[in-house]
Amino acid sequence: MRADAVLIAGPTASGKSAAALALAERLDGAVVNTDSMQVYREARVLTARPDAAALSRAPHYLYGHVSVHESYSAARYQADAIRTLTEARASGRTPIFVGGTGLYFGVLTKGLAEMPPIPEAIRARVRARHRQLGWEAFFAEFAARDPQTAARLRPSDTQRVLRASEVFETTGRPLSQWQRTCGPVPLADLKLARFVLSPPRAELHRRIDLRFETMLAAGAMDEAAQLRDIDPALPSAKILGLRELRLVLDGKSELDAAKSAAKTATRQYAKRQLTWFRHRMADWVWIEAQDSDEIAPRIVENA
RNA sequence: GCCCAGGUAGCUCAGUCGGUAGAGCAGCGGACUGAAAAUCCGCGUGUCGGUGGUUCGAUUCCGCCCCUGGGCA
Repeated sequence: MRADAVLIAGPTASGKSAAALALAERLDGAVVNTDSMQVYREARVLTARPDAAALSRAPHYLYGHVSVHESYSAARYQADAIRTLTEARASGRTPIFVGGTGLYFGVLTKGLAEMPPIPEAIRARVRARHRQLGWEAFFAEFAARDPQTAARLRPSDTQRVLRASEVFETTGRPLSQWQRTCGPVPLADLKLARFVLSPPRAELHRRIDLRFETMLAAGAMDEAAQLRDIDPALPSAKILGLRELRLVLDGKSELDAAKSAAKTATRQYAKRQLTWFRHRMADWVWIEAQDSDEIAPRIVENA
């Protein structure tokens, strides 16, 4: 094992957590979350966060350290990752970054533009304006103010248009200009061993279905009930399966319908993840194996 | 057994007054630098139940058969 850090990416339900844990035990490593939803404390079951048994087997970082009522972000992840990396390395453990959020892996290996945070007031104002005008008129207004960034965006891409607009309103400079800058790269100058887990598609679908059933058996419905008061605008409200289970709790959907809707949403998410990985992680080591006993040794031999 | 309705994409269905067919969902492909489990873009994948007949040509019209649902017995 020569790498300073191991990175394991994979679509949801590909078995990455188990693989990371097995690897951490062999290497005396520390598992570091690279998933945007497993950071939320009150959503352990629905985000498939490692349970107490797993946590006792190896140190874990950045899991459940944020409340669902806060809004986490790539920028916060960057700061958290830098701090964690220092801590893990000081303890002599090899950090094993594992998760499914492509953007966060990008933050680790390529950094993020350096720009000021958006004040909540501006954010709220921009969003209210967007609701008021509708996306087409909002985009037209934005494009008049920041044509440079607008040229790279689709009017219907609400999330990016809002972000670009917030940045322009806050800083008076186009987002596209900010994006030419680059802040600290957490994993710069480290020897990395990088892996993408990718079970065959049919197998992945089977695992996704099975895992949602497991979540239900583990109390996903109760958890959804606890999470009822989440502000729907917060990122944590987008946890897969949450919306579907809430419909059941509200008597607006049958359990069977909710199950299949949640599974479908999860398959679609896995597909988007794979698209990212295929194109942005083409030079990582791809592992098509399916269970952790098979995966961990392959990672060790390649790291 | 008889009567009626239906059998078209993986699913739910539309359609073709005869020129081999199209929607939604699913699925597949793609983009993506600060809420990314988000957001957005693209792509029909088909023995039109089977078999004969009429026709230059049948998924479409006719006969028979099979299957499904409802009704009558």
